[in-house]
Amino acid sequence: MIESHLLKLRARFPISEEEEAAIRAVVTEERHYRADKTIVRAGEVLGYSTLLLDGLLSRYKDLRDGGRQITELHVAGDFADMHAYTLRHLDHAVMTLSPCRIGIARHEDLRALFAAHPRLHDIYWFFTNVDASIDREWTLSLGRRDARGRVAHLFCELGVRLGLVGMSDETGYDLALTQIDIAECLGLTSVHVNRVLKELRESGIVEFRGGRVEILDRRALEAAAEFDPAYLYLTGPKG
Amino acid sequence: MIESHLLKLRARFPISEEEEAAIRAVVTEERHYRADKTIVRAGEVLGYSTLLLDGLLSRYKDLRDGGRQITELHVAGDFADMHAYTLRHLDHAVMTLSPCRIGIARHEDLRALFAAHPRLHDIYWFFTNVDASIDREWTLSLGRRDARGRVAHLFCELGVRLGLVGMSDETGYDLALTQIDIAECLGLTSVHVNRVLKELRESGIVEFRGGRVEILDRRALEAAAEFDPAYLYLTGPKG
DNA sequence: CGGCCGGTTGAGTGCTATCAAGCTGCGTGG
DNA sequence: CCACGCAGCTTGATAGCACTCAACCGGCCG
Repeated sequence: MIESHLLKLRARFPISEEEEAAIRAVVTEERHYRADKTIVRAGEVLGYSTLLLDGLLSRYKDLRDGGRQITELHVAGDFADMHAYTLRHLDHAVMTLSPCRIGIARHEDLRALFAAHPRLHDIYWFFTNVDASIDREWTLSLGRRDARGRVAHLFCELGVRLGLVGMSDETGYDLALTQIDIAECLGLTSVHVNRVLKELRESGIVEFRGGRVEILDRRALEAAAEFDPAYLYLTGPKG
Repeated sequence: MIESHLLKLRARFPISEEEEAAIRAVVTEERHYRADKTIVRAGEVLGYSTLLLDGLLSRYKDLRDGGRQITELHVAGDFADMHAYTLRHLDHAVMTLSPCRIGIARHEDLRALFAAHPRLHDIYWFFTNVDASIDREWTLSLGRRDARGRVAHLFCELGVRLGLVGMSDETGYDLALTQIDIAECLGLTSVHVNRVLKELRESGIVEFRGGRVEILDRRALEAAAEFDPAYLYLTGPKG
């Protein structure tokens, strides 16, 4: 059930069988949600964190005029809101973008886990710091990359992150996003996203259609994005 | 020496005298830097984290074309890179924007601190999560606020954060930023920042001149920013 | 006194938004 | 089985916010 999560952990840290068992024991419940459902509201006091087992989740914030910004996407294996363990309530909401399977880890159980396994305490801290790093990279995109670079960068990032859990390969990956979702990630309008996708497709760089990203020219894609995966900390703190 | 930091901690959590002593013992060295000096380079392996005692620090990332994005500002009392404790090296650089006094906390000493005081382990995790929350709010600004809203929001945020350590009041605060720095925070050019500052000044909302922010009409400023300080988690996890 | 950094202002450009219309695919209900 | 409705995609025309280029100013420092 939490295989993706273990893949993600082990991409950076060795995890012993005992630790694995302890982690498995913390995820006590599985829930299923349909697409486009807000599963955590901003400000709501939380007694648990949610581990995404399958599907696509977003963190988002709204402005009064209806503007919405997605601040991070989560793929299978990610804790969407481990930071709620220390923050208690969130400054953002969490919603499904596709049908999702979600595991629940109660904070009291996490507390016991960290007390028994101090190393896991630092490891989960590490992963919230990687989330923050991803956020910084998005800040860079929104502040300094043009629309083409932002789209290209998003496709690069998701390719790597999905690859960690075995859900992408050299040719591409499935991605259950609408053009509207992409616009909300990148601080653009869906109309403009549409035009950029068209241009990337016609340039033979990348094609996004029918919920699938086909990478036609990886080198050109990464160049357009100025992509450097260092910010994903793929090698763990020792690398 | 770390009074600002203790103010910041105690704004959210009660800290016992014993904990305070343990924290003081971890900050083993004080360094002084002039303005505009990069004190941590991206990718450099770090054995310590830096506590800003006085001055203004920025985290920033560069693109090849010379574009620079500041992803967060740090004021007195902030750990600028506590996340290096788990990440070991950073995806961004850290530079001074004004002359700075900095305290050094070695990671081995932090490790011992957290082992002896598990509560502080979670508290420092909490603060890296607040940093991430600030980053999300910046992402929202860059993605969905116009230039006027971004400038107004930055001034609101810094007013609150400096207020926590006694460095701002109702009328305003000192802020050693250039218009270029502000532009690098907000994903704008300095020319456009200049025009927006002029407009805010002439509207009687806020005046930024000579390294000082004078808040002329707080209500209008917060309205322009659509500012809600909830994302700063001022009340701690219990509030 | 000269150089330089930061700030200011003007003119013109361009990237992205806005507004609008039509298309496509799919689920639903008659 | 087909009509309908709706969400998402596509494309065109127009508008505007912020950028670029450029010139000049003022203060500070060597």
